Amino acid sequence: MSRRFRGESHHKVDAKGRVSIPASFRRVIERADPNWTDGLSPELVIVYGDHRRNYLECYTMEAIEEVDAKIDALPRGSMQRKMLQRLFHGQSFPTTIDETGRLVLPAKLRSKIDLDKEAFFIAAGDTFQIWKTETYEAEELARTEEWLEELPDDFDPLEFLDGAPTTAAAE
Amino acid sequence: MSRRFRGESHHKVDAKGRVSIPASFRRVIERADPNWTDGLSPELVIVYGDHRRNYLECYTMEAIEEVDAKIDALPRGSMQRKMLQRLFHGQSFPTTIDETGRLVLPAKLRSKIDLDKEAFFIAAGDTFQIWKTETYEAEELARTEEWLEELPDDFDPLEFLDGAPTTAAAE
DNA sequence: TTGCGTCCCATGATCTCCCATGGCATCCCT
DNA sequence: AGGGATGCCATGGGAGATCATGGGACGCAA
Repeated sequence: MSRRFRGESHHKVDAKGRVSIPASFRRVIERADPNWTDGLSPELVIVYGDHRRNYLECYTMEAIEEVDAKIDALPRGSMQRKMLQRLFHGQSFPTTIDETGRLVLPAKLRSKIDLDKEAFFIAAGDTFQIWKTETYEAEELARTEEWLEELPDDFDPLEFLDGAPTTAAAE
Repeated sequence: MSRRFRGESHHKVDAKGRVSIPASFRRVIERADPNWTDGLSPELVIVYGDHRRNYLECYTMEAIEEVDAKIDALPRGSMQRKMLQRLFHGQSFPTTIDETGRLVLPAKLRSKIDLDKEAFFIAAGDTFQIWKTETYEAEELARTEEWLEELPDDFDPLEFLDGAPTTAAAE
């Protein structure tokens, strides 16, 4: 089975900040958590970023460890390292998925992306994102549309597939 | 179950210099203290450095022992060794976390970073930092903003992860 | 005796944990 | 093919634990 997330869906957020994780995402999170065995609560890390970011990015343990390793490899004291530490170590929140398949978004995270009743989940390779439904529709979809319109009418995004300056693919 | 700190938060500092440590940080500190067992007060070391540093860097026992070992490996009498000894042995303060999860910052440390009402905690790999909230926002964030502005508009700091050979690398 | 640091106790707010339900597939038995 | 039985999934609720914070009392030192 896959190590990547796939799909999108909507879920209720209750007053306590609990949200169901799409069931298929759970399988991926479990497999990508080195400490996980059947019965345990799988872990993951939510990176929320600074004020400019209005969604939550969720990393599996494997994915976040890969990021940590890259950060460790940067020179101590460099600005890059500091920035990335702030983002991935500071502006992040480690958590687990409970037995009923939910995770709890603390008040701070909810208010950061202005989440109240409904959350939108969308896969993004080896991470997935959580949006306030309205934000996603209003901002993200609009932005994509806009960008697509600048391209020729007959343009097919598939063309990108072969043009990408590939970064070392890790599997 | 991580050995790394993750997250950031604000905490009140009372007139006695007491501050709550973020609960998740406590778990890491406990685990990284070889002498700790349930019920005991976990130990840690606060490195405050010289007058140029305006925040406190907190080390777990494990982390500080690692540093000590590296210092011991340097040639006796070398300038490097002397400097590091001064910083890590001299300009540091060993302490413990009390049963309610707080640590007490002595007046000397508070005044060094000009801390009064509120402290900002931020994770940085296997250590975490304590800032005066205003200092962090005014200095650290401002510096980052400034630095980011020199980069192309559409630049994503994530590109650093792959070791982008940017020109303005080390500081 | 005026700070400063330590210890004990207290409280509201937020989290966790445990338990519960209805819906929708799937599987199997007859 | 009907009709449970089974199991996962999405969601809800309550009670107790943990967290952040505040205050009083006491001792020590300058």
